[in-house]
Order: sequence, then structure tokens, then C-alpha cells
Amino acid sequence: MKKYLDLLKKVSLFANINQNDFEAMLKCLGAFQKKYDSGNIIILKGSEVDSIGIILKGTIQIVREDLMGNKTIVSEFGEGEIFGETFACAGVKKSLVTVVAASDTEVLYIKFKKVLNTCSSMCKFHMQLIENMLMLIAKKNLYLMNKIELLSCRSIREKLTLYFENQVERVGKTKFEIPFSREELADFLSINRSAMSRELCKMRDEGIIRFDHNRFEFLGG
Amino acid sequence: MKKYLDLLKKVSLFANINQNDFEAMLKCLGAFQKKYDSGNIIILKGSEVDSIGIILKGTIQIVREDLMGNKTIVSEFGEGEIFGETFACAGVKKSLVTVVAASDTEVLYIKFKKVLNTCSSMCKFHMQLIENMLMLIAKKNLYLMNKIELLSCRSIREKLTLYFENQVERVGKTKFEIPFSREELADFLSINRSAMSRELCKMRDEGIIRFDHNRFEFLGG
DNA sequence: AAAAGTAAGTTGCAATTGCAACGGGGAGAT
DNA sequence: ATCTCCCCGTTGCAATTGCAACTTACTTTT
Repeated sequence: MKKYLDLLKKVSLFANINQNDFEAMLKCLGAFQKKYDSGNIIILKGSEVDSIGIILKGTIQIVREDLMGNKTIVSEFGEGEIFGETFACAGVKKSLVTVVAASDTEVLYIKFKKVLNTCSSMCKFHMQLIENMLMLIAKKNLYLMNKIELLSCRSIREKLTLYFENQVERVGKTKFEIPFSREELADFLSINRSAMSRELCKMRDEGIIRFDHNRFEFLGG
Repeated sequence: MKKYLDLLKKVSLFANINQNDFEAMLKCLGAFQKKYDSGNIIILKGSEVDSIGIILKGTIQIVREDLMGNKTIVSEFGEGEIFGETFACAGVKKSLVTVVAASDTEVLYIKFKKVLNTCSSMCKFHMQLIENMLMLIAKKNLYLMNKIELLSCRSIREKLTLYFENQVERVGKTKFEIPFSREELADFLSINRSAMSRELCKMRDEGIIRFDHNRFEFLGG
């Protein structure tokens, strides 16, 4: 475990907790480690989940299986990221998704109940832990709400415009860089890449935006 | 306040808290009431928010304003529902949205910090309150994640199919009722009503679904 | 009973979007 | 330098979708 201390420092769930307390805290939380070979199943859809997972090594995939057995990768998480917290906190007993190891993986588990039930010795980090968890989920919430607004737009033009407005608001300038390639952006907005490219160029020709690779300027419509 | 006790019992934030404790709890939390006339602004975008609002009477609207000043009603909440909890928990200092009273409204406010900081007397309801809050936000999270999956579908057919699959999974039967009119469903899925109607009938003709008003049967594709 | 209103299916048409294939330019490899 | 790969703009075409207008069936109002 000690070799992962540097990683744990960066885990948002442990923010503002003194790293000298980590060892005591993990013990108090009944944390335990598990290893998975690449391709192995970490959580099977329908199985019980009562723990939050912190990825110490490797990458995992959240996989959705529909009634017909079709599988879709919903998301992917890497080292230092956590998974299962939403289900755990929502009181969902059985996992709605399958989690798979995308590479050789090590996971640190914490029983959700132990996070909530402040132990008898009232470890000082407990309240901080709960606050972190609350903030973590609430921030994810904000992100999701924002994404829904984007996806609810009825046309490619609207989606792009809202996305650019968000970026302008975020950085406080009309010039900004985006963290996506064209293909990734199209995927993020759930649209076709070439149709998006067409629209981007139309917007440029109309004087609404300027761009060069990842650098954009939003001049407004 | 007493006249609202029946309402407070039903507020999810106060689940599993003995209603005899309500009065003490509200006092401990420093709760206070405010009234708003219809049309008045409850929270202005950009203003500070450090409280969670519980609607005692009336209806409020969450309004989004973009850079150009265009306003969109994002959602509406009624009696017994709460708002502002996501911003408060995410540690967002300034509100990203405007909140307006859609009718004459009374709101009960609770300072977010008082929810987290268990008071010196360690009121017994505090942990329950935090747990409720966590569950509330996590459940909203699940809902949002699900909605994103729906909205990410690339065609009307896909959206409808996923929606129906979700319903089947939810009730455990292939027959179910939906809580929407056609127009509301189209709105929920961010698609055109008549195009959706066309697709629904196609699916019926292909033997994938049957329906009569709100009652649907999903036979699978 | 007539009138008015509402929800939802229908349809023709236009606009948007997806798809597939191609082309140019730049980065990195050999 | 040449080749290869990848990213992304371009384009023609087909499919999907949105839009608007109309119909039908039902419900509510007067």
C-alpha cells in the first residue's frame, strides 16, 4: 500500500486529509486491495455493491448491457479515479452496470457504510471524507446537467454554440483551447464528425468563430 | 412553520428523521423562511448561494441565461421539492442559474454549512441528514446519467428503444405505462413530436411494440 | 346537441444530418 | 527524401428529421 501513497494524495475523495493520517484512515475504513488481470470482470451487472473502488493501477471500463445483451462502453477510468460511488451513495443494492479491467488492474476498496458511520473513536478525517464525497458527487452532477443541456440542443449549430459559450464562460475570454480532437468533440456532442466539420466551417465563414486546430475564438452570433 | 409539518414529513431530505425532532432540528440548522411574490427573483445568477431551499408553497423555475441574455427554463419545482443543493454541495460560490418564483411562493432555507458541521450537541439527526443529502444527490446523478444515455442515441428509433428497455427493466414486465403524453415524451427525448409519432407507428407495424395511449408493450426487436 | 378544445396519427416537403469516400497537409518513421 | 499514418476539411448522396398543416377521435364546455 505504501507505494501508492503518492497516488492517494491526489485522489479527490481524500482531499484536505493529512497524508500522515492515511494509514490510520484506511485501517479504520476497512480498506482492502484486489488485483484483476486484463479483461477480467470487476463487478458483474446485478451483483451486490457496497464498496467504493479507487483505481491504484490500470484502467477500468464501465460497460452497459441492454436486454439483448449488447454491450456499450459507457466510460473509462484510470489511476487515481474512483468508481461505484454513485451506486453506493444512491443506495442501489445491485449494480446496474458491469465493470471490466481494461488492463492489469489494482483496486482499493472502501466499504461505503464505514464512510458514513463515524467510528466510535470519531476519527477526525471522517467529516472531511463525507464532505469530499458530497462535493465529488455534486460536481459530477453539475457536469452531467451541463452535458444534458448540450445534448438537448436540437441542431449541430446549437450544440456547438452552447459548447463555445460554456468555454467562454469557463475561461472568461473569447479565446480558448479545447481538449478534444474533432472526432472526440463530435463524439462528446453525439454528432457526426463530418457534419460537425461542415457546420464549424459555415460558422467560420459567417464570422461567428475563428479557429486553428485546437485554438478557438468565439465572436458571437 | 407548524402548518407545514405535514409537508416536511414528505421532503426526501428529512427522510427517516422523527418528526418530533423537526422543530429542534430546524432550529439547530438555523432555518429561516422567506416569501416571494409571483415573478420575483429568488436567486439571481452570479449571486452568492450558501443555502438549500425547500419549497413550502408555490412553484419555482430554474432559468438559464446565456451570454446573449437569452433565457431558457431549465426545470420547475413544486411544493416539497428542494433546490440549490447541487450548487451548495459542489462548493459553487456563485449561482450559475437564476431562480424565479412562478407563483406566490414560500421557501424554507437551511444554511449548507450547518448541515455538514455536526453541532457541538451532536444532534442525532445530523448523520441522517447528511446521509439523506448524499443519497438525494447520488440518485439525481443516476437519473442524469440515464438521461444522457438516452440523449446520446443517434436516432429516434434508438432513443425510443432504449427508453422502452429502461421501462421494461424498471417494472420487470414487458407491459408498462408511461407518465408522458406524446408531446412530453418527445420533449423528454429532445425530438420532434410528429417524427416520433411516425417512428412509433413504424415500430408498431414492424411488430416491435404495441401501444394504446399510455399503455405500451415492448416485444423486442 | 353543437361548438370548441386537445391529443395524437398522417403526410408532403424542405432542411439537416449521417455516411462514405476522397484529398490535402503535417508529423513521424525508415 | 519518401513513405505512411492520422487528422480534418470537402463533397455528393441518401436517409432521417423537423416543420407545418390537416385529419380524426375524444373530451369538455356551453
